[in-house]
Amino acid sequence: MTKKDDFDLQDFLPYLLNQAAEESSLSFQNIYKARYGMLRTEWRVLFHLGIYGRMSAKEICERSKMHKTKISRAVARLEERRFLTRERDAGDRRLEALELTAAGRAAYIELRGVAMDYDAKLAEAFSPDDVAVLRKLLHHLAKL
Amino acid sequence: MTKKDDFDLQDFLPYLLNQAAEESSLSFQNIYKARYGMLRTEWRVLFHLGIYGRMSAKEICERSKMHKTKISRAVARLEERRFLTRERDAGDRRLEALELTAAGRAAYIELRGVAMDYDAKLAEAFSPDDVAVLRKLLHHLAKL
DNA sequence: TGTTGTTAGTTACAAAATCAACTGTTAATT
DNA sequence: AATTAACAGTTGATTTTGTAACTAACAACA
Repeated sequence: MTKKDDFDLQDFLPYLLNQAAEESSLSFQNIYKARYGMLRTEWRVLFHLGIYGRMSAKEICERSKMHKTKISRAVARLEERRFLTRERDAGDRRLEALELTAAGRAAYIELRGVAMDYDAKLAEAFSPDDVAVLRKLLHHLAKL
Repeated sequence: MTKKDDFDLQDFLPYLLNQAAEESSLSFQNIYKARYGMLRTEWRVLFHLGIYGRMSAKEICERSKMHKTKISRAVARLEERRFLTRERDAGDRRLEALELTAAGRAAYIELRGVAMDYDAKLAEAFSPDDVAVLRKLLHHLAKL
């Protein structure tokens, strides 16, 4: 199609990043949705606990940069599904230590496998050097 | 923090892309929100019409990959604000040709300027070669 | 101790996204 | 022509998110 204007939306980084992010998230999303009925916030919490182990909602909040209300709700849903347990911190009773149950851990392990395969498949589509550049720049952008 | 697990969330491409996309969208979002009270869907529609000129909602849908209900509502809001007009297509009366008004065009021009500056600022943080690789791979990912 | 400020997490309400069902129009098939 | 299917776009119900106000616990300091 002929453009009336020389600005290219497809090269505007925030737009392009969003398109790439949505597209690349899609098939992984289909899996955790179909398999466990999870939302994005939920798998993220699950992964944080799976990777780093027992931690509080506050810590997940800082690491993931998600808003605390999102985390609060994701934790509530994961608890309902018996994927995690909460334990009040004895030292500071405002804090709750969150920890995956066996079921939560099993779900994490399965989804981690899916994620690793998927990531490898994505990376395969490019040269290793390019992927390294991509990861480097994305890290940088994510920390702006 | 010590990891209990060797999977790295920060290197999982869909996660990393989302983080980078959210972060990089943030300050641009603040501008169109504060300046025009627009949502993301709305500036996208505005930009499609600004760049490509008169077109139907269907065409915006295909180009942007946004769901048609989002576009329908964004168009309705932009029309309320007198940023665009609709005209029934004489040949196929299901279609509506959308076109920016002078006010819509002015808003687009201003936001385009902001976008270009912002994009240049982001790109400046990296080497030109790296940016080229980034754009290339993002294009590829966006079209998966 | 009492007051004030801060923090972790929840909840209530409003805004927005999603999904399915709907209207009106065109195209295809018989 | 009549029927059926497909399509552009809208609307309504439900789900999810965002914002702000809230509770309960701790900290600092007079």
